[in-house]
Amino acid sequence: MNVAEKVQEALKAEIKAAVLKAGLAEEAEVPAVVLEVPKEKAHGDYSTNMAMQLARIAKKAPRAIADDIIAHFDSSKASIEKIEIAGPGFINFYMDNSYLTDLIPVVLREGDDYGRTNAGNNEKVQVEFVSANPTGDLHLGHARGASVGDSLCNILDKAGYDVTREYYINDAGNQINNLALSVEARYFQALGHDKEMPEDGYHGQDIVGIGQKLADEFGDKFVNMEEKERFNTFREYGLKYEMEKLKKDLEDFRVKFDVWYSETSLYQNGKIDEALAALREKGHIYEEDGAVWFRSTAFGDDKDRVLIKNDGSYTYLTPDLAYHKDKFDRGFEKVINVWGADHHGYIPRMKAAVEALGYNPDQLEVEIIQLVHLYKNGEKMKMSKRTGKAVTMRDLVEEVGLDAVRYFFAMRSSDTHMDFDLDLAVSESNENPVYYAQYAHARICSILRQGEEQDLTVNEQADLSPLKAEKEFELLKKIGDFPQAIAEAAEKRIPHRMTNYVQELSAAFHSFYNAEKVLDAENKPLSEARLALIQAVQVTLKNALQLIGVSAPEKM
RNA sequence: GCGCCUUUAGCUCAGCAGGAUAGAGCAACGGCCUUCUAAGCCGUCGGUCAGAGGUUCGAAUCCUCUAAGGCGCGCCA
Repeated sequence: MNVAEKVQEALKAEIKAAVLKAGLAEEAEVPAVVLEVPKEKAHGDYSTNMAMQLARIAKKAPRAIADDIIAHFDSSKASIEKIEIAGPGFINFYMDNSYLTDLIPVVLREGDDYGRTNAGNNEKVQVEFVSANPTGDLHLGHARGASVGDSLCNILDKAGYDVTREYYINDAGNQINNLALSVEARYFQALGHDKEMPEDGYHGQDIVGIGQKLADEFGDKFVNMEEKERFNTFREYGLKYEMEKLKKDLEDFRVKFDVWYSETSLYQNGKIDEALAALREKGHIYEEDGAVWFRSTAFGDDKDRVLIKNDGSYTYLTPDLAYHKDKFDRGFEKVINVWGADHHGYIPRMKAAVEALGYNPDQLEVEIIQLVHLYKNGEKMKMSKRTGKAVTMRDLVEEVGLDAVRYFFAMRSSDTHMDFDLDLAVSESNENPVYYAQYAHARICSILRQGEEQDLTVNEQADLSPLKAEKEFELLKKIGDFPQAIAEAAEKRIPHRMTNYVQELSAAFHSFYNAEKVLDAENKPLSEARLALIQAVQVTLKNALQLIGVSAPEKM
């Protein structure tokens, strides 16, 4: 707990104590003390609505209750300068903010770790995200999912959860057969043969590339190969190629997974049979029309679901269900799936499956990422899987820049439908909010560099009492908010809370920068105190940007 | 028809475990560079929080209904 948090806790405790001393309510009746930072500076540094909350219990007017609370309040317990009653019964606290400077040595000492808390109690959490089929390039929607998923993981980790990042590879089933056939067709085409693409083939440019590569490397070696053998060769080659490309693209996007979980492995090590047996044993399975069904309606689903089709093969649900069983068997307390909105209809059946297997369905959380539409020249771009005409994640990064893309996706709440105007993102890239934050960081670095030339450097022992300007306290308060902002983003699973924080901290810095000068050879004590302050800002800002996968440049 | 998401300033969006006069960026307008990076700062303009009911001392926020838009309702993945 940092100084700011300690003071808030002390304040809360004293408010509660005052309520009890005033005899306004019994211990058990006192609502949790809500402390908030008023939007208006004129309303103090902190305020509480306690008097209003007690109105019914104490059967008195809120303002009268507020008077009672203040009468029994011991200001010496928390750095209070002044207390006022305002509006319908708010109690506003004006703090003696000098205690805030104690934050600085803490931030400087903790460095990269500043912001870390144990809010998550080391809970074992698994986050599955992206999990795109290895049958084509990652597109816009995957980019959003990657950005949100990775940021969420970073945040959970910093907030004290034990996080595992996982990618589920759909390397079994029909789509991979289609991949093999698509590769085959492109290979023949590359050799000049007249070969049609399979009906559900993948038309992406990447597959054309694979065909060309095979033709270049191996010539007509495969043309006369036995069909089955050729199919298997292309299947394997295509899969390997696609997976390598996928990993590379994600790494370039600053996303790394702890586990790449293969669907095929579920077949090989009997996990699917195991899951089916478990369901059968519990009586959640029946046969009809030559197929095997899961009675998911018993767990709130709209209709029962087929697990084994009448041709003997599995539906998509079956291995996925086994995969989720395995997640819980591996000891994860919370399993979070980041899915595109086009899969939201899939949630009830997966929840049903989890429950039918004997787990608490609340342990499975699904974060739905709404769809992204790309606009160019004011027109919505058509994305067609069939023709392979889609803007890839790689294209987007090349055109807009990685930091901007990461920030842009992390900035918005996951459940807003998003229109990505490419022209705007490119042409006005300088006005993208990401530069606002990065610029603040670069400015700080610049001051630190110039300070060194003037023999003014950050001294951890520096006397911080010269810091007493309002802008300085505001900046310090923002720095102090960081751990709580992370905890909130983690608990509510809202990475975009972090970009809000980044904006607020950057704004507080820019405002300070324009109001006060850091380097002043004539006033070394003040310069040293301010250098320590801005270094604390630098550390905090860098850590915050790191959480959302955005770099903190030293120069711009 | 059913389910999920969205509707807040001209535009893009925050705010939604109820709190004071609803915020930010862009756009528009007016100021600030002989002083640490003007990719910045300060100010002005701009709102029936889609609409109607309800709960509450208090609703953008919670509940119900309506409207508009998006997505989904396969023995596809």
